[in-house]
Amino acid sequence: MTSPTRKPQDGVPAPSAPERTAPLPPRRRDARLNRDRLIASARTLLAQHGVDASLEAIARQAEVGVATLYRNFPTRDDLVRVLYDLALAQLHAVRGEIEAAPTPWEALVIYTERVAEWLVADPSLPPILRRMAVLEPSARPAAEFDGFIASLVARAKRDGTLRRDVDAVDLAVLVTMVGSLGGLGAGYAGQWRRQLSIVLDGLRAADAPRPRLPGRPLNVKEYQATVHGLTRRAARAAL
Amino acid sequence: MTSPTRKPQDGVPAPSAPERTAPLPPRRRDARLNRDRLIASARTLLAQHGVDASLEAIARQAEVGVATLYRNFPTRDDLVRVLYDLALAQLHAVRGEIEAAPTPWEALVIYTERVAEWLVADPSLPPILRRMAVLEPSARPAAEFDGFIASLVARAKRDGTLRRDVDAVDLAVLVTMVGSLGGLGAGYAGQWRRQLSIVLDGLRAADAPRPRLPGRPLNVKEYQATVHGLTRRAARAAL
DNA sequence: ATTATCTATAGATCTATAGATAATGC
DNA sequence: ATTATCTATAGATCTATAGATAATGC
Repeated sequence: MTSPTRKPQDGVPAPSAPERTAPLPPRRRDARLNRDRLIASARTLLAQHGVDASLEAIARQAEVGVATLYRNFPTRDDLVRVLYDLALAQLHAVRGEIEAAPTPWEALVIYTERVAEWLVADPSLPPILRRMAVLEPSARPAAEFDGFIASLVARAKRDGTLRRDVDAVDLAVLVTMVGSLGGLGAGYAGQWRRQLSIVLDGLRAADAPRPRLPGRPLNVKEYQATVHGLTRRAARAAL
Repeated sequence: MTSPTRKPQDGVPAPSAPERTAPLPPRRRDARLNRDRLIASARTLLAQHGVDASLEAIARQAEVGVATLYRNFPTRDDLVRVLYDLALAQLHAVRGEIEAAPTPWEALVIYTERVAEWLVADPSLPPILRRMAVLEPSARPAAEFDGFIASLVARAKRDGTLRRDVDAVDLAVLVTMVGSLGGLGAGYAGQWRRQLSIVLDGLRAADAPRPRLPGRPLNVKEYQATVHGLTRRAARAAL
């Protein structure tokens, strides 16, 4: 069961699970290209159809034979894991930014902004995260931030910028919520900064001053366009 | 085109589209039962697998032959439309409640609460609404509230309870956002009142007093359970 | 020489319908 | 008698793999 056939030099940093058969970066140029195309198509189709998206369709859109997909990702879940790991690597980069913030409150703002942005930017994430929660219950995307955020929350409460009746989990839920705007169509996705700002004002201590809201609300026509799920491009044109 | 074969007494309130061939309530007892079972199964499976859920699987779970499904809903889109209309009828009932509210602010609170609750309660709604946006771009679930809410927003700004830099569309987006918690697993869904309350505090004029947040935040263990997508039952047990 | 790709294919599942059989309401 | 259900089935699409063919790197 412990893949005794694996060659020793396969010891590439196993991203999240300890015993994962990490698909090594393929050595051949064409292989690497195909892999990238497959990943891109997978993102598109998972976003559209959820985790059950047809693997054949993914290969087709990547202009690659199905067998190539199976060679790269023997199982649907392998594909999901790889997409998860790639996304997680992106999120990881945020940590430094948070630590660089001058005040606890600003650190929390950056945390919520970056995580929300991360979610909004990739509508394939919600299905991927849901599936990963099943595959690997112990892994949670923002787990590496947990302790850190908890301490920021405590400090922000102490210095009177964060209201005292919320905690780190509320923040996590709110961020997830804002991030879900990405899945609701392009127009919604464009609104996330504004909505996050309103949420942050709800989290701020009552006597702390509010900054100006970013952006402007959609007008009814734009909202129509949004709800009707136009492409990102069309939505921008409407704006 | 105007379905001349329809009998006159079929004049059931055509829910959203004017010219819809409304599937009449079937007359035979077993037929009605089967239809209800199909609708229930459809809700479950659409929530799980999205609009592309297998029709055969829906029939199977309803313990009914596929042909029965096709008889009731000749097309997948017919099924979606019916589910949409049923959901919309539920939402419709909210109107009276909003109108009965003593102040504009309280009316807005009821509006957001009820719509969010409506969304959270039925995780099949997001896929259904997305699909309907494609099928019938002119139909929007909360369209009937538009004018009404706009006037509430204006009045609430005037009396100093709602911040002046937001508008009705912001409210709609925020509500949709909170409602999306239903699709994120049972634990999240249980948090929506609390999160909505925080959002409302962000919408309130800065000098208006804040009420106490409802509920309490999840602790880390519960949050874990939530993220791992346990059943509603298990999540409650964890609480 | 090695590594990866593609084509072809078996078996499963899905959509959609035709035709035979069963249940209901008048 | 009417209305609805079920079984069976054709054709499409999907998953997963075997085996023949092509592209790369040393």
